[in-house]
Amino acid sequence: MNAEMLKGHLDNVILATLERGAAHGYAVIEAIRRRSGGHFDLPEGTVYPALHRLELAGLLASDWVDPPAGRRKRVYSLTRAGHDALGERRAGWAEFSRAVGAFLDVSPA
Amino acid sequence: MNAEMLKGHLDNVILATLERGAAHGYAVIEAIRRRSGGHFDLPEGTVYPALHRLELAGLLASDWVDPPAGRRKRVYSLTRAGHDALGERRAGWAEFSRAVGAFLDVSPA
DNA sequence: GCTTCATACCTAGTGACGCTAGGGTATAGA
DNA sequence: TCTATACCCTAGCGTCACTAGGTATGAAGC
Repeated sequence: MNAEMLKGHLDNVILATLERGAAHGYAVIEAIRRRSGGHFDLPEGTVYPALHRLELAGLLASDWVDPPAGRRKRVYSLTRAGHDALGERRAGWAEFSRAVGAFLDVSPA
Repeated sequence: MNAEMLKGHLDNVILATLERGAAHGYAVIEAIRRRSGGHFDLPEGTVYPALHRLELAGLLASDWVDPPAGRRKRVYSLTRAGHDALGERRAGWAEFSRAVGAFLDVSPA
């Protein structure tokens, strides 16, 4: 159910996930899967490039963390611009979903 | 507000438009613009290929109509498979929009 | 010790698809 | 004649989710 549907909305999902607190890539994937009840089971090849893209766009910042045990982790957090962007995207999504819902005559859940 | 957002959802919008009755390509574009209150102002280069794609997939059928005045028009209508597909896509959209809305904490309109 | 699995990161290439930019035909009005 | 509107089409581009492959660490099972 991911696939083409998510196009253009993945960034929103990632930003919203990181709004709840910084996390490294692998944890983001798990958080999305858990929080969506399994609806969004995203492969790493989807999420990692998206994180890089968002960082390049200035919406995320990353820090390498070297834990006492285990691999190094790259922890991402929302920047100020990321917070702002998320706000706009929230509004955009509301507008978009209302418009599409109207076409499909789907009474919003 | 079209752009990347619509990816994967354009077909739904077109199918839902044609559910209300057969129409030719140009009329589909206008119907979508009107019915969305201007939100979806789709260029021809978006809609025509989509119509062809949907016909190729068996969800639409087309007939050339030669009116007494004016150009020939290619009129599209939903096939049986198109109706069925629209039903499934409606359910898929409801599920998807609920999931994304939950992430964004957007109380559904 | 060795294998396997889970955790954690990465990227080159593919395919789908909306869009840009262009081209063509017909009718009506300035 | 020129422009505007209605109507159709397509080649190529850019974006982006995904596939498929790679690397590295540590814990658990045999």
